[in-house]
Amino acid sequence: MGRQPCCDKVGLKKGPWTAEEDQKLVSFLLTNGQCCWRAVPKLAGLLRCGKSCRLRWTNYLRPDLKRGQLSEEEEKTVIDLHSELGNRWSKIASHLPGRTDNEIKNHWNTHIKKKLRKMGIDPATHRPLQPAPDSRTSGSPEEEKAVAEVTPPGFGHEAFCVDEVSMAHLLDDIVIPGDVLDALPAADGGGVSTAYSPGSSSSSSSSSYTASAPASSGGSSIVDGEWPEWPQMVEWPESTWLDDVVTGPTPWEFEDPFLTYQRIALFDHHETWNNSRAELF
DNA sequence: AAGCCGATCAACCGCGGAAAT
DNA sequence: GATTTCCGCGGTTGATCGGCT
Repeated sequence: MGRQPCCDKVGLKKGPWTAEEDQKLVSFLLTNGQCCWRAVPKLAGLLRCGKSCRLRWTNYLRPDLKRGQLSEEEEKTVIDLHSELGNRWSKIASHLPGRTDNEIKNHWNTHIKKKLRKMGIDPATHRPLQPAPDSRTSGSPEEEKAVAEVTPPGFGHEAFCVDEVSMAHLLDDIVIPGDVLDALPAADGGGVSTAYSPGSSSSSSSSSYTASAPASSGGSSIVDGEWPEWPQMVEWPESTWLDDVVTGPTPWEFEDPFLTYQRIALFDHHETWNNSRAELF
């Protein structure tokens, strides 16, 4: 024997709430407070499921709700929290007084996602969109399609073209093999820290994303769409990738075009990134 | 004016964990 | 401990609206 069902589900009204229903629910809850949602519709004289009442109250009728568009500050908070928490909308909403999880989720899906994609950032991972939506992406077909929509033609690894590097490749995402890292002159390499090596991870929030190693690993060089096994990943401190990026000529040679591509993205597009970031926030 | 299409958002659905019996 | 329901959450749907042709 368990609990009683929350409602009969027979003869219950569905769909948009009327002003009269809203008024009944509000006056009941303001008079009696929130207690047991199962009892609310009956006591308030509503032909609604308790669940529906709870949703209507928490998402629309609660007096402490803010209405209207999210401010830029709120939007920034949502993006930051989403990068840490993922799609845990209620947790995100708990950091934004007066905002509901539903509201934030809708805003994310309709506004922020687009903004980030426009900036070349994958909204699901907060990483730069992958240059080639082939074996290097593990997203759904829909996600891949979305990536393809914002990926310029010839942007893939095979059709590498430095002129078309977008600001998709942000500096916290540069992946550098250990041997290349070792070749970095000490002066130029200042500020670069090793944040990831296979089997270990740092505790910073962003590292959970930088630590996502290439899906397939094997040899030490790229073979027909396969990722090599990267010995190390490098995390660039925020101060470095926002303000102190080195813009001089690269002191090392690149044999792999994708690495070259990443390097060029690093050195040539830092300013674009800063501009886009300034536009967004 | 009518039809189409994309954007927006309120509301519903289904699931999982917690709690009651 | 097993069963059943509640509650909260995230994903999805569908009604509505505005812009465009």
